Amino acid sequence: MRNPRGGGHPTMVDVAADAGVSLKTVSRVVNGAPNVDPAMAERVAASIDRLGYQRNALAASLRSGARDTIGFVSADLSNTFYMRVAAAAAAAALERGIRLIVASSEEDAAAERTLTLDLCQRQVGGLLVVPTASDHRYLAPEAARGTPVVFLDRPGRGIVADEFLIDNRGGARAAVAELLAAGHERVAVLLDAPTIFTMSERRAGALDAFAALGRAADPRLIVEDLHTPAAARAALERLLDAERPPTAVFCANNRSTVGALEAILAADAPVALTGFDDFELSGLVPRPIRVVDYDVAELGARAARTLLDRISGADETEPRTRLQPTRLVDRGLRR
Amino acid sequence: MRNPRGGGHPTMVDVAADAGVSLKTVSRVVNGAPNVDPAMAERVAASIDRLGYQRNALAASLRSGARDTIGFVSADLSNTFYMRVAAAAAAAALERGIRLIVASSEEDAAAERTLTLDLCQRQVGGLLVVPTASDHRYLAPEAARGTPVVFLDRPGRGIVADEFLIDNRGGARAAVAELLAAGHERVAVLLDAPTIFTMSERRAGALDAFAALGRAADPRLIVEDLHTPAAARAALERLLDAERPPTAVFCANNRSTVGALEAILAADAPVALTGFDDFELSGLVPRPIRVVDYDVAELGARAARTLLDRISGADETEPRTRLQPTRLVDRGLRR
DNA sequence: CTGAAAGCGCTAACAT
DNA sequence: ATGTTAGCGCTTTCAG
Repeated sequence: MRNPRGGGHPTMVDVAADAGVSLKTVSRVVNGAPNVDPAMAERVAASIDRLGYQRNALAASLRSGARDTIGFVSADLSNTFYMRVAAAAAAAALERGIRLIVASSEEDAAAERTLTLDLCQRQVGGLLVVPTASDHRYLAPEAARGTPVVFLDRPGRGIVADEFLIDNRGGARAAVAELLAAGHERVAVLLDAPTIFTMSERRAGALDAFAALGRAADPRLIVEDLHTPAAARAALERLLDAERPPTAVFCANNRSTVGALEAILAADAPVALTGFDDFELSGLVPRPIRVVDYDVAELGARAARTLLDRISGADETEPRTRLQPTRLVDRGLRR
Repeated sequence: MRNPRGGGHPTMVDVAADAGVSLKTVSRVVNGAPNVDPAMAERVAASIDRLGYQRNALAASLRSGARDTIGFVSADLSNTFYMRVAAAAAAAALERGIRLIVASSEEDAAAERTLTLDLCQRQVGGLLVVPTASDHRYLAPEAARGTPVVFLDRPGRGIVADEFLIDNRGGARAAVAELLAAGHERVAVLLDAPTIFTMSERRAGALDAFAALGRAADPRLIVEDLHTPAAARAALERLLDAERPPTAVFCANNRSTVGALEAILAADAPVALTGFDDFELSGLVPRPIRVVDYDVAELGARAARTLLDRISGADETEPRTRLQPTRLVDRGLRR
C-alpha cells in the first residue's frame, strides 16, 4: 500500500496528482468545504477511494491549532462509577463534535501527573480529572497556557479550578437523619480512612444529623479506616457482639456496605442498613436496605459541558465547586 | 503565557533563541539524545523551565512517523470486564513505552466504525477492539496500511486478525458436566440470544456436556433470548412452577445469573446454580453458588503484547485465535 | 559535538 | 471556484 510517489501512505499530494487538481481542492473536498464544483468533488472523491487515502488528523491540527479532543484521567478504570461518568462525558462532548480519550492513574499520583502532562503534550483542549495526587500545582502552567482542568469527585489541591463533587455531606446527613427519625437509638457509622476527602465529608454529614437533634453519636459506634468489605464485616460483627449493639448502621461507601451486609446476613441480625453509593446487584440483597444514590451520568455530562465552555471561552466566570445532589432510595429484595 | 515572539505557547525556536543555541540542540536536550555538552544542556534546560516550554508531541510524531499510541475500542465503558481488560492492556503497553487510549462504541456498530477510523486518522499504531459491528471489512485498508487490529472477547467478521476470546464452550461444558456429575437429572440452561457469539458458544458447550454422557437435554429446560435479569427471573420462576422443575440451573451470563438468583431466593428453592462470568459482589450471595471465572487481566495483557509485536514486526506469523482458559470457582456466602 | 536546511501532511492567507 | 505560497513545531539528513 505504498503511495504513487513510492512512500508510505498516500497523502493529499498524491490524491491531487491523481485527480489532476490542486492540493487545496483536495483539502476542500476532504473537509466538506462549500464552493466546490460537484464534478471536481466527484473526481477527487474517486481518487481518494482508489488510492485508499486517509486524512492525517495530527497534521491537520498541527497547522490549524484545532483542539477537538479532551482527556479524561480516571483514578481507576475498573471503577464503574468513574467509567459511567466518562461515558456520559464522552456523549456530552460528542454532541459538540469533541472526542474524549480516557486514561487512568490507577490511584497512583505519579501516574496521574505523567498522564496529564502527556495528554497536554498531545494537545488536548482540556482535562477532566479524578484527582489522585495531593498537589495539583503542576497543572497551573497548563491551565495558564489555555488547557482548562475540571476535577471530578474529589477536589484538586493547590489550584483553582472547577470541581464537580457529590453532595457527600448532605447525603450522609440525610441518611443518618432518617435512621434517627425512625427511632433508632444506637446508629453505627462505618467509614474508611478520614484522610480520604469523601470520608471526612460523609463523617461530618453523619455527625450533623446527630447534632441537629441535639444528640451526640456514641464514639464506640463510629469505626474508621475500614478499607475492605472484610474489615467492615469484622468491625460490625464486633459491635453486634458487644454489650449494647447498634440497631442501625450507616456505611459510608459501598465496600463497607457489602461488609456490613455480610455481617448482618451471617448473624441474621435485625439491623437497619443505609449505605452511601448504590452498587451493582444492590437489588439482590435478600432484605430491604436503603442507599444514598446520585445521578452519575448527569455529573459527567455537566462536567464535560463546563469544560467545553471553558475551552471555547463561553464561560469565563470564576471557577466553582458544584455539588451533585443525592437521594435516598430503596434497594434489596422485598419479601 | 505568550511566547517571546508574541505568539501562543513557546516553541523550540523560542527556547533556542533564549538559550542562544540552535534549534537542533534544544531538540537533542528535549529528547535526551547523547553527545550533548553538559553545560549546554544545562543552559537549555534553564530556558525550558523559564519559558514554560512544553513539547508538542503531535508535531514531533508528524515528522518522525512515530506511533507510540494504541487504541482500545470498548463496546461498553461501564462494563467492568472490558475495563479490566483495558487496564491490563494499558499496563502491558506502558512496559514498552506505549500509551493506550480508550474509546467506546457503547454497542453501536456505526459508532465503532467512526471511532476506529478516527483513531486511525490520529495515527495510532494499532487497535484493540471489542467488536460490535457485524462486518469488519472496513478495517482491511487500515490493516493493509500497517495498523494491525486485535479483536477481544468476540471474533471480528470478514477480516483475518488475531483474536483473544474466552473459552466459552469449554467453560460451559465444564460447568454443566459438573452439575450432571453431581447427580442432577434436570438441569436448566438460561441464555441470551443465540445470535450473540458468546451465547451460541456457551450453549454448544452446555449441550456437549449432556452429549458426553449420552444424554439429551430437555428442550423445555433450555430458555433463550433472556436479555435482562428480570427476564431470566421470570423464566426460571416459570420452570420452577412447572410439573417437573429443574434441580440445577446453568446461567450463560451474569445477567441471567442475577435473575435466576432472584427467583431462587424469592422461592427459597433448593436449586443448585452455576453461572458463566463472575460478578461484583458474587461473594455476597446468601448461598453457595459456582461461577465460571477467567483471568481478565491476562487476556488484556496477552492481547496488548500480541498487538505490539505485530506493530513492531516482531510477530509476522499468521493471525490466530487464542482462547483464555476458564475455571470453576465457589462464590456466595457459606452458612 | 553542533548547526543549517529541508520537509513531515496539512491548513490558512492570499491571490486569481 | 480554484490555485499558490507560507508555515504549524518538530525531526532528520547532511555539513561543519
